[in-house]
Amino acid sequence: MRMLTERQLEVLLSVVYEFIESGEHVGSRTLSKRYLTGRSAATIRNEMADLEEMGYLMQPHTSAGRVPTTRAYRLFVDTVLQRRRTKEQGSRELLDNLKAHRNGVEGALTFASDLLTQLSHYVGVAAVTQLKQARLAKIDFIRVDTSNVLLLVILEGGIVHHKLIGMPYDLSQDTLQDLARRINTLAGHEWGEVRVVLQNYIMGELGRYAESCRKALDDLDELLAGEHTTLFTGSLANLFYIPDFQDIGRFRALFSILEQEDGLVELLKKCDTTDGIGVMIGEENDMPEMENCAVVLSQSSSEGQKTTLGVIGPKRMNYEKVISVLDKVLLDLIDSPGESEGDG
Amino acid sequence: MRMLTERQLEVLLSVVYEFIESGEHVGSRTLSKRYLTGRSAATIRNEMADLEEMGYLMQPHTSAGRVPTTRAYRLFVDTVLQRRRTKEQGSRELLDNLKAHRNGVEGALTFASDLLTQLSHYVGVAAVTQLKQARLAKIDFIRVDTSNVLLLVILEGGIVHHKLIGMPYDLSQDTLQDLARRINTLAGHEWGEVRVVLQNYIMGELGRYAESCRKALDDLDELLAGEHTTLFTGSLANLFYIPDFQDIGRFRALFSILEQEDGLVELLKKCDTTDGIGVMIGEENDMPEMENCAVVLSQSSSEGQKTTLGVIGPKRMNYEKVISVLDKVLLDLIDSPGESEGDG
DNA sequence: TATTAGCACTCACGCATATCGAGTGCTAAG
DNA sequence: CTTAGCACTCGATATGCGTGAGTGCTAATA
Repeated sequence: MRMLTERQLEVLLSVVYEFIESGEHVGSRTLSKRYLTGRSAATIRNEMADLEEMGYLMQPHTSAGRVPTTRAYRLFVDTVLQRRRTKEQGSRELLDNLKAHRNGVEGALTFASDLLTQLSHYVGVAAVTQLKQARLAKIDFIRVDTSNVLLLVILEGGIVHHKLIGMPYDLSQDTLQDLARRINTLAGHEWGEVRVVLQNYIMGELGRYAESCRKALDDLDELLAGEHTTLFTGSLANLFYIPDFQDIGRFRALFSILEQEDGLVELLKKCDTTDGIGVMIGEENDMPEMENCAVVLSQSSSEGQKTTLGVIGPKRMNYEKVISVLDKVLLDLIDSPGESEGDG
Repeated sequence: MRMLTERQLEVLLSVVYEFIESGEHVGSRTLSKRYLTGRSAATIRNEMADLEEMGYLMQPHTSAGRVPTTRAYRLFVDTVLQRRRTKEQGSRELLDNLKAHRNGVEGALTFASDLLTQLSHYVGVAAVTQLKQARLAKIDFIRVDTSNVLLLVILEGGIVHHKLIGMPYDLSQDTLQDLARRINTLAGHEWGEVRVVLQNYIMGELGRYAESCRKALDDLDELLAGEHTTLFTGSLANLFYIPDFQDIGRFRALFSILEQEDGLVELLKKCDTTDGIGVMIGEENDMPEMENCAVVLSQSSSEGQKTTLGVIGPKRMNYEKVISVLDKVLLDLIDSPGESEGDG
């Protein structure tokens, strides 16, 4: 791949910038007048033709201005991120702090996704995935009625799961408490270990309850074994005002992803941003529904769980703003344990 | 208001029926050929003119066919419901059964709203509001870490609330357990009573913890005192395929209601269907956002809680189908405690 | 008196045509 | 290498026209 000249880069970034602003294909004249005042339209036209050949620009139709391709966005974003990197502080792993604040993880993440939504004017998302190494903090079984037991699991880090499970036998609260006590001695260990010990216990001592307990065990497994992700999505209302999604077809495509948790979780899984902030543009996340969208993400994993904060919006997104908003929210969550309120 | 003649009624219902089918304004010729084969178009035209004058029909523009007004839908629906009433069994209060099934109320309601969505091709909703007389089944406090306690409330009927509350002091699990034990002796009583006893206890004996306990009490109050509604909404994906909502503006209006729980709860609150199934059409629920929509609801309250099942769709909705679907789902939920799967 | 056939009229919709303007590629001069 | 100039393209917008479904009204009919 041939390298871009300084001026080509200048032209290219200008096109992207202008297109993000206006949403309309940008022509050589505009660039000449607004960004590269030194050069004439004709000169820029030549550059643009080259850039098109190189796959950075495209024309919606002959005799239209140019529009950036995904590759152009990529370059643009990388440049932006590059600039940022110098003044970036190591704000990542501090993210862990947020656990304790605002009614636990759930509260903090709801807050974060809402804040991101408001500030970015796109859609904010926040999630925790508990990893294989999730450690048990506490477990409890609470007898609700003759045939139902509420299973309560608290993980280190403060994630709470609860699930009502049907029991074929009526187990007394004492039996349940005993079971819980046994498990709780293993607090602090990974679920994998806990599971083994538990299984032995059930097989050995719990005799006739074995069957019902296995049910509970399975339910626990479902909650803990896989990479279970808890997800919070901000309001989608902003999407209605974005010109790119006025077309009901495009809207539907995005919506189908955003509405169902599975799709979104899968999407987030695709971007593993080991460094601070990652961006996925259009087809890069290879979901066809997302071809007109971009995702800006920040992830941070501490032992046992991975936290994700991000913004989903149109490909033609104000990346600079979103990235800085994301930074801001990260800092905000860390600095203020109290109830700070985000403004627009 | 003058009474409608037999034939006027016939014409009117035909217009509504045809319009629900086709979505296009219906003309006299169509009616003459398809529904009232005995009469000529001219005759029907005269009737239609009268019906328009009476406020049952309207023309989108001169030289267009007629379109039903809300009043026409109302008449249509009432007629449909009337017909139904004869063959209706008292399926309402049986609804209570659903509590025990499918992972408790939450599970059952998620299931119900999904089922309604799939079967109706509109949007299914399901909700429980716990009334003032909600009775406490069990309460628990679980120490999560030095400054956080998980508050767990189970109501009679199986609704589970949990909330993490921050505590200024580090309370031992024993202290918490003691508190829980005290409260649990009052299981089966209404929250109002429980609250009073509890307050005295705190003031009297719990001395230095008073402040932190008040916090817990307040949180409990928030969960229990008001008419708290737990709501489940099915997928909105179907809305994209409804011609009435192709216009992004209308879509947005409906969406703004459906997305935020508060709006939806308020909407459901407006329809108090003491008898089996109720319908609210267009402006009848006086939310301007809902002017193009209709809501079909079935409510049933047993002691302590009120269960709502319903479908939200366009005003030009297939009421007959939706009403029968709602019936079907009600029956389905009651008959099969197991894991029946709904088909399309 | 109620019904219907006939007729003139309206108006949304689809289609073709014309105009405009922003933008391009190419060429030749600076 | 840059740029002015020019012919050309093509989407967007406006205009005009024909068509058809629909109406209201009137007069003839049962």
